[in-house]
Amino acid sequence: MKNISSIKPTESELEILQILWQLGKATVRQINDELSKMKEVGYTTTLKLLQIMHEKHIVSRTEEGRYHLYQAEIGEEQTQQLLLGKFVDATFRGSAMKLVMQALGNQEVSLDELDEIKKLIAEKEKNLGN
Amino acid sequence: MKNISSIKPTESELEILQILWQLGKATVRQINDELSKMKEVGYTTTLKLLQIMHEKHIVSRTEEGRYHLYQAEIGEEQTQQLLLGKFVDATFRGSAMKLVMQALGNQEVSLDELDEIKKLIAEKEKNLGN
DNA sequence: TAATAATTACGAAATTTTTCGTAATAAAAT
DNA sequence: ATTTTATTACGAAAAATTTCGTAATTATTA
Repeated sequence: MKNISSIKPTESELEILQILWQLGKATVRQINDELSKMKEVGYTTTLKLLQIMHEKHIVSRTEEGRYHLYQAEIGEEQTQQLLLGKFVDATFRGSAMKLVMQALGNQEVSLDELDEIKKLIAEKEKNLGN
Repeated sequence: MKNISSIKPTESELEILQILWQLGKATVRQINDELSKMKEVGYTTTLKLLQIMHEKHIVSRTEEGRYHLYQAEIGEEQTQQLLLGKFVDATFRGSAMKLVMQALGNQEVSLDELDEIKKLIAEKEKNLGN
């Protein structure tokens, strides 16, 4: 993956990336099995997707005897960061603030997690308000 | 818009929605002008998009003399909320917490905004920790 | 070794999204 | 009234995404 900022996995590709980020390396069969837990999907469909992702250099592949082992070529955090930025722009007109407010207001967040967020905010304030 | 949870505007549709949320009612010409500030786009392209969105009941339309006035049929907050949920699922495997952390950590957020978030957290804690 | 099973390669169909050309219509201007 | 201009309708091409059928290849096993 050369041009990091040009990452734009499709939804299906992102599903596969999620699996790869969790499994590390995996065969088409393994990936397809995981995918099948979520939705009906043919083996060759998954295979094709992986081949396309390989072309795009989103995943790498090593031959292990008869199998191909696939592996994510782009990092989870890195990708999330990038997609987050685009999402904020597209959906919240660039206001990360609004997104955070809505996420805190309406999505499931626990007390412990709120504590963590408070810590992060304290950090941020220290840096911003030097 | 009947089935609210089936909302899934495409990226281009979302761009138009953003404009409509800001303008209220607008003609194709106005919308296309706004759109043109961001990217090159033909008048008929915008028109077609609006017609498709009209079919999908994402926007409504009233004839005003010779013109058609288009208007968003789905609310901004409502739509953001829905897209946010899907985005959290797809990109952060359902963890709104992780998303908030990343947004706070890496997106642009001001001191004032952090204050607002702190208030929101205090509110949340009151509710959660009754 | 022949038959069976599993994997990858290839190609293409089906669907969705994006874009635009052209025609029809209505208004405005000369 | 005729020409010019602006708008909408229609259709379809182009591009991207998703899905799958079939063939080729390799391994297993009977």
